[in-house]
Parts: sequence; structure tokens; C-alpha cells
Amino acid sequence: MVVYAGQGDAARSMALLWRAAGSGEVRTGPGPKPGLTVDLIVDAAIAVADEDGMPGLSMRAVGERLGRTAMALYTYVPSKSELIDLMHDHALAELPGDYDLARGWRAAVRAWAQDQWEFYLRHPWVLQVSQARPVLGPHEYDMLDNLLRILFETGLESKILRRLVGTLVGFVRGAVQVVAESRQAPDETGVTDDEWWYARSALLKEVSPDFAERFPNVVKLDSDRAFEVMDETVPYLEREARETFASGMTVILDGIEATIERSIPG
Amino acid sequence: MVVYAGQGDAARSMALLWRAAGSGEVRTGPGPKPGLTVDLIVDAAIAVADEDGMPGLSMRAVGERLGRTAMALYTYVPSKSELIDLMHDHALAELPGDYDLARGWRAAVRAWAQDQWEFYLRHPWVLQVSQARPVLGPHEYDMLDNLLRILFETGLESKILRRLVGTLVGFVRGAVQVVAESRQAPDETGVTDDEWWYARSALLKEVSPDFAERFPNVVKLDSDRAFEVMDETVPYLEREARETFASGMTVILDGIEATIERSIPG
DNA sequence: CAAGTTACTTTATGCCGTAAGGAGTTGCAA
DNA sequence: TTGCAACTCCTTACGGCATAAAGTAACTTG
Repeated sequence: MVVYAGQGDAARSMALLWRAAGSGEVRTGPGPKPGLTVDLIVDAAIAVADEDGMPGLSMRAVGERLGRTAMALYTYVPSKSELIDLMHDHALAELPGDYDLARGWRAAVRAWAQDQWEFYLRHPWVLQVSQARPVLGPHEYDMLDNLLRILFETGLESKILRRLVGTLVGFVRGAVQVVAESRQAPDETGVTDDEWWYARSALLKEVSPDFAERFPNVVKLDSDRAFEVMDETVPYLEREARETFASGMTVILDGIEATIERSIPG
Repeated sequence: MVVYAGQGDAARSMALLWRAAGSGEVRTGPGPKPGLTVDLIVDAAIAVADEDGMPGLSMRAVGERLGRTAMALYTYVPSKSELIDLMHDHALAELPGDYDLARGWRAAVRAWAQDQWEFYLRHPWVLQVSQARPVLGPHEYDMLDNLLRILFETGLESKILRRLVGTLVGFVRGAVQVVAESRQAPDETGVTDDEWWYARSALLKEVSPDFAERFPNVVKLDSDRAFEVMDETVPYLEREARETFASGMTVILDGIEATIERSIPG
């Protein structure tokens, strides 16, 4: 299920997102000294999500990691939904921003995509945060600004660039999702990829004896694979996805080049 | 959160997926006549998911729609997870398969992508079913076989085709996800897109006075938009996503063409 | 030192998937 | 015809979830 951003009080949410990290958290009034900070909670929540995935991210789990109950967090954060916004933007801060344009936009876009790929594998739960309602945090804008700086080098007009951003982000997310999910799956289901594929493919023959006649093109594709050299150090699915990503990037970059040539003829 | 397929008994799961629909459901032994069928339950579950999205899909809700309790469903279906597998494959049966190759693979891929787009918008919850562990149902293979039939027309070798399938599926899913989520968001959060954007963009100025200096490329992109003609009959975000999809497809098709020319020089 | 403010806890509500066990219905063998 | 086994469907219960409401204790200020 997709998690939606910022359902709560928009003002409070934006204030939390854009607060200068670490500052403005000094308190003076009466009452007991706060034992936690928003940053502490966000860090703990990210640690929980990195380890146990989005399904493991409960207010109880985050509280427990900090030696508190779930309810204690509500002093600092309006709701779980807002906490996820903060986690998302905080994680995005990891992404580098200094892409070298000296070797052209093609190399820079490749580097950007590679960094995205690695980022999503470090924090797979980010893929579960909906893109329809962007968090609008500072680091999300950083990422967008960095990509745009590269893309303006193509000389294409803004209207086209805006779509290109969507295409690139969508493609990277789609490609990495397969790997992220296949890594998460064993933990969350208790079945390894190997066990799963073995059980399924054996059953497939039993349950569908006319497979070859019914799906001739699938069979044609599969039969060619038998002759490929198998490197089993990296699981098949993951290697396949990695290659899909690499060649998909080439396809897209070639497509962008074609767009440029079309828009600036000669 | 992503839902994983087939955690339960693989044999039972595959048997349910590949059972000839409507047949083999006649019972003879002792015991009361079954009041439901697997098909009835799957249809009801799809109806619930179409209306209320994945978060609204509970065993209680599906049972209620059929005038039963949640537990009654467990007579027919091993678990919610298996039910989702069945829903997924059953929904995929809607997709057409007779793509005309007379006008070339380019037009056929475009038609395929368009059908996928519409399918996902009819059943947005399908986007929440993990791709890492395919359901391996008959209609999933139908879809794959149909796409492969088109792609074999390119004359590219199997290894490349397999990656192309991943690229295309990933791209379509990524692109449509934005629209699907933006349509679901108002129902699930109680806030319309307009309200949401208005509140956020107003706050953005307040909370980040140095926006223009900090994100020059974002501002450059946005300023060009002011001169575009606004057609407000279709919400901005959705129209933008639609255009991103269309131009992304062109980019990918051009990229495939470049791959073909490179592999068959001259 | 009392009052007010705040951090944090306990308790409770209403969701969820599903395990366990019981009630009622039916077909078949004795 | 009777009794049993098989079967559908129900009620109840458990442990999980987010979070509302209310209570407790720590602290500053008057």
C-alpha cells in the first residue's frame, strides 16, 4: 500500500520539513526537559525502516528503539504520516549534488541515475512513499534542481524537460523496485527466492501441460537463455534487473539524443 | 506497502490460479451446498479494491459484500495473500491480446502501452502488487506472450528483448503510478489535489524565503510554464503525467530503433 | 511554595488477519 | 432409517496497528 504525505496540518508539517536541522530546538519554558528531538526520532525511524521495511515501521517500534512508548513520539511529530515525510526528505539529503558537466550531459545523467539506484537500495522503503503528492521538502528540491541543472545542458525547452524528469524518475524507480522488492521479500515472507522459484516452476509444468503451445513466445525467449553463461555469484533476478536498468538507460539516453536532433535540425 | 504473492501453500495457490474458470467447482460429497465460489469472491474483492483501493481491501469488507463474515472466505481461499494473487491474474484477463503487426512493431508497442495505461487506471491497486515475485498465473503469461510477439518483430536477440520487457513494463508502471495515486489520494486522505497544492505552495514561500537562490533551476523551469496555455478541464497533474507518458514512449521507441540500427549495421 | 506547562505513560477504542472451536446441513454406508 | 463424516459458515478470541483521552510526574515562573 502506498503511504500518502502530509494529511495533517500542512503548516506544522512544512515547518518541520524546512526547519534548520538541529537549530531552534532549544526550549526554555516550564515543564520537564525534552529527552528526545525530532531529528533523533527521524533517525530512529529511518533505521527501523531500513532494517525491517515499511511494514516493520510502527510507532511502537520507533519508540522502543528510543526507550520510549509509541505515544511519546506524538509530542514531537503530529502523526505517523508526517514522520514518513520527514524520513523521506531526511534520507534524500544523502544524495550527491555536484555532477560534473565537463563530460557532457549524457555522462552526468548516467551518474545521477546510478546514485539514485544506490540510494533506493539503501532505503527501499522510499519507493513506497507516494510520488503523487510530493513531500515538498528542501532535499527533494535539491534533487530536482541537480537533475535540472544537468538537463538544461541538452538545450531542450522547459516543457520537454519537465516530461523528461518524469520519465527518468519513473524509469529509475520502476527498475530499482524489482531489485528492492526481491531483496525484501525473503525477510518479509520467510521464503528465499530460490525456494520460491523452485517450487513454482516445478508446479507450473504440472498445472499447465500445454504451456509451450499456449505461450510460444515466452518459450522462445526462455529457450535462448539456456545457452547463456550463468554467473551464480549474484542472484539471477538481481543481475537481470541490473542489466535491464543499464540498457534501459541507454535506450532513454539515445531517445533524448533523437529528441535533440529533431528539435534542432541540421 | 507492497503486498507479496504466494506466501502460502504453493501447490494450492497454483491450482487456484490455473483452474479452468467456472469449471471443476461442482461438488458431490456430503456437507451443505457451497453458497459461494472462488470466482464470486475474486470478483467481489476486485470490486472492493477498485472502489476503496488496497487499504480498503479487508477480508471483512469482501465478506460483507457477499453477505458473509470474513471467516467464510477462508473456506475457499487460503489467505488474503492468495486472494490478491487471484485478483491480480483475474484482472489481467481484461487486457486485449490481438495486436496488429501490419503497421509495424512501433505502432503495436504504442497500442500495448496504451492498453496497459488504461488497465492500471481501471485497477490502480494492481500497482501495489509486487513484481519481484510474479504471480505466474495464466493471464500474466498471456500479457507477456503478447508483448513478446510484438517485440520479436524488431529482430533483436532474446537477451536484449528480455531487458526491453523490463524497461517497458517498469516505465509504464512508473508513469501511470503518478496518475493512479493522484486520483486515489483525495479519497484516502480527504483532501483534494487543489486544496493540497494551494495550501502547500502558499506555505512554501513563507517557510523558504531564499527559494529562488537556492533552487535556480527549478525556478527557471517553473517560470517558463507561466506562458503556456492552461486547459483546466483536466487537472494539471494528470495532464502533465499523460504527456510525460506519451513523450516517454517516444523516447523509448526511438531508443529501441537506435538499438536495432546498432545491432544490424548498414 | 503554589500554579501552570510540558514530557511521557497508561488505558481504551476500533480497525486488521486469522486461529480455534462450535453449530447446522447434507450425502452415504450400515 | 439412522448415524456418522464431511462440509459451510458462524462466533469468539488474540495480538497487532494508529491514536484519542486522561493521568502522573518533572520542571519554571510567579
